[in-house]
Amino acid sequence: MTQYWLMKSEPDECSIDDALAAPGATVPWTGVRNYQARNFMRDAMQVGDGVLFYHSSCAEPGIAGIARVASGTRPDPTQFDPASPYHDPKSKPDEPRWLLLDVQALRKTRLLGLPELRATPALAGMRLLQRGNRLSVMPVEPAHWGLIVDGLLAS
DNA sequence: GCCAACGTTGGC
DNA sequence: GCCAACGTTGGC
Repeated sequence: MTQYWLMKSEPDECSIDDALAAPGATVPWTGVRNYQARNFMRDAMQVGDGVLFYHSSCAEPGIAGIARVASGTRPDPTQFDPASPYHDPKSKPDEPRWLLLDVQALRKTRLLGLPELRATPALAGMRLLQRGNRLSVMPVEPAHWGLIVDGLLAS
């Protein structure tokens, strides 16, 4: 069964355009440093799952594209790189704490911003819209996926 | 195991 | 830059 996810990326670091321009339109989803988000990647996400590509911490936060999970997890190399902002000195190479997986961008969409998402009553239950939400990787209910991808973002 | 202090996220 | 919300750390 295909599942659906939302993954946040700061467009300054990797925008949907950056992802589409990468070889194979595929990027390693580096920098996840939250256990719940890591566990979703490790325990639940499957190759082929749908991904809403979300731009966060920017002028216009919102859904910017559609992607898919393109690999299983492997250790995130940035955790061992002292020069990386994602360096984790407590993580040991023989027992990596942080994982990543590959994400393949499929298409850019119009920017579906937070105000519009919030103005859509059927999406009120989305985890993204719950107050205090800080997860960078989170599940999306199939009904919400359908409403967004086949509804709001359908051309 | 509790919980205060601290750090981070992320919208505004 | 502000600040609410939340996660993590570490002393006890």
